[in-house]
Amino acid sequence: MKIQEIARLANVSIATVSRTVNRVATVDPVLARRVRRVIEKEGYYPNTHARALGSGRSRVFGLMVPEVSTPFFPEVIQAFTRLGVQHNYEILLSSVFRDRRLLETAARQMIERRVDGVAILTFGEEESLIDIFRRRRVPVFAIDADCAGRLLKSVRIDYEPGIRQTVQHLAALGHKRIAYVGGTARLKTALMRKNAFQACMQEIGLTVSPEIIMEGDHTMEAGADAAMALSSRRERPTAIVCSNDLTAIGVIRKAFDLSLDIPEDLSVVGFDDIPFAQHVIPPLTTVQISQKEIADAAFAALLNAAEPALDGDARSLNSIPTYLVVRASTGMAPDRLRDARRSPPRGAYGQTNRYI
Amino acid sequence: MKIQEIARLANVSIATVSRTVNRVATVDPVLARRVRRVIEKEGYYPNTHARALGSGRSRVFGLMVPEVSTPFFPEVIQAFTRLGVQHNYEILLSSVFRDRRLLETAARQMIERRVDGVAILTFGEEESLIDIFRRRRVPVFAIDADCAGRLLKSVRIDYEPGIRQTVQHLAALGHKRIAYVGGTARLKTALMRKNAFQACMQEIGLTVSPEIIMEGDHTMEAGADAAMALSSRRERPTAIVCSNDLTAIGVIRKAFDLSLDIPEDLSVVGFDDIPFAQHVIPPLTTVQISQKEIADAAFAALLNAAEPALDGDARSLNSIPTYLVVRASTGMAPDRLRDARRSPPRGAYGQTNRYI
DNA sequence: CTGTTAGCGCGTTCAA
DNA sequence: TTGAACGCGCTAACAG
Repeated sequence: MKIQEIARLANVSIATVSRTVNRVATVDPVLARRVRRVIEKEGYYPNTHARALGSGRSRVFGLMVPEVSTPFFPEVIQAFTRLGVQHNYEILLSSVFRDRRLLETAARQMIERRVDGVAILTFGEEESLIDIFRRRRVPVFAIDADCAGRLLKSVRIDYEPGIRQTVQHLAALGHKRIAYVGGTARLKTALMRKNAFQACMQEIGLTVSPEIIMEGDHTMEAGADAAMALSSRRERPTAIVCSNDLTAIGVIRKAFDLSLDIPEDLSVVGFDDIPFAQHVIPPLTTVQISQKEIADAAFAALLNAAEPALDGDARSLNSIPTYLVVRASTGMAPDRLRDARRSPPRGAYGQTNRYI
Repeated sequence: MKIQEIARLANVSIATVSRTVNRVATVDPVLARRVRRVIEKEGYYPNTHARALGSGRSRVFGLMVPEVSTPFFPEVIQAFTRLGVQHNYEILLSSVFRDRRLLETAARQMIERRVDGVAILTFGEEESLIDIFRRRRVPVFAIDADCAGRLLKSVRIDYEPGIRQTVQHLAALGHKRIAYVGGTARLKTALMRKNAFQACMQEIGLTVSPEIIMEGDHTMEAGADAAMALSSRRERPTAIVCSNDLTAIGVIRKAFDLSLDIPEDLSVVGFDDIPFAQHVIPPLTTVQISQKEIADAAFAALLNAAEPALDGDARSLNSIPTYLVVRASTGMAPDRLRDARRSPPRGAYGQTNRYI
């Protein structure tokens, strides 16, 4: 079933059918209705490839993530895809990670598909990709990209608010020795989180001894290892801030093995707020980055690039904030707790999240 | 940069360029090398849409899942996509769930893109979708589909082995009162799991009182609710088998709140083996369905339909088995435990999984 | 083995 | 407002 048949059956030209399908306003309503009738009746599905070829626009956006199965990314994909449906764009998904060859294959795929834009959310290795696309004049969206031009849109993620809230939340609970378990220093975002942590500690006059700043790799194993190491420090920290949730969960698990009670003996804070964070025992206090806001920003940027007519580059925010979500893995520092009348009943975790 | 330019620069016809790109064997190696040189130098990326239009094949497979952010599906997507890369297919992803309109939009998108096949992994609402695609002669893969024809490939998931292992594992540990928390009866797969459970219990002469067969909805909340309800039964069950992992995790959490020790007071078994299952405290004993095997089966079926030449429909298995993975959420029944010399040390969970 | 040519199905001029 | 005709970039016959 092609456009020709519809035209013949509706007694109009293919141009009219095309206009009807594309909702061009200047089509005679009577003809339009007749055409739509036939389309409905015959079950006509316009061929996307022919459309793309004729119009020069594919109505496909690329989305590159490091791994679809790492928590956090599925949410982004979901939100991004949903926006795609709303605006009639398809999403070409690629998961690229570390492997330079796969990475280029993915980029090639996007370009051969003539995507109208690409969102690169790989958090760390986008540099070389951006170049490839720039050469082909494909609009790109990337997190925390250094420069921005007509073809490269970006937003900063503002780690400080969430981390400041974290540090001050812990300080208010009486914690002084606060450890930090970061990600690998190769990752720009991991570095930014760590710097923000150190800055926020200094702001309120807390010192951060280097011996309780650990470098992990954002896995649960790394969290467990770090917890083990930290537990044998002369002056054991009373709180551990982690640069992602998996690390924090690893810390919690190891603490359990070491018979440390959380939060009575040790407070733990994560980062990302993956869906599982609220179901860990105890529910994890963590810094939230809205996956939805990231997806929104990315999609809006690409849409703007693809259809500049719409609203002339307006309403593009340029930084995404972070927030602390207080759950049950943080509590008063042990010494302060001893002074308190009695400890809160175990297992009485509230269902709702508190934001400060 | 189009094929014409490459042809001109390499001093050959566009047909030769096309053949070179498509690795047709009969091209003079000298010419081929010359062409490849130019392609490389000019950075030529063949236009996928034009290719699809000319050849009548899109090299795109559709993949429909209920929700990308539910654990289990990301793994399937990952595996499926990886196979796509290997065989030079792109994946058009759609998450469809409950909403009839979105569902049809998704199907329309697939058809308009002229996908060479669709894998429908929605576990429950594929019926109407299958029809739409059959009409358009699009090959479809679906789990547990009733009939199969040339256009509809399918595999059964064999729930019984895993559930039989579960039941016998628990029986061997001395459990007699074994409860079951299933999913909604609307879901065919949930029903199949429940039936398998009841059959396997009867096999070994254990009775299943209806009052400890609960119906949930595959969420953590449902698990918690069921655990609460079961804990107040006159004769409390000593083990709970759940029809998915989230439910099991909900049970565990509620048990924690109720100060029930797992596995000393209560054994819990899940289903699916989502990645998080091994990181729950205690690590969850669960029935595993290999996400990879599902993805493999789906992809192989679609590939066979799209390129029948390859190996003539061979090596297509028609059932995917399930296995019990024993971790730390199951243990001896309480009465038997009392007889034992001493309980195993808390927190000494092994890192490796045991399969029976 | 190579080149010529006719579509693939639709968007988009340009006249009418 | 409508229609005829051309072109998008490539594949696939077929002829050489």
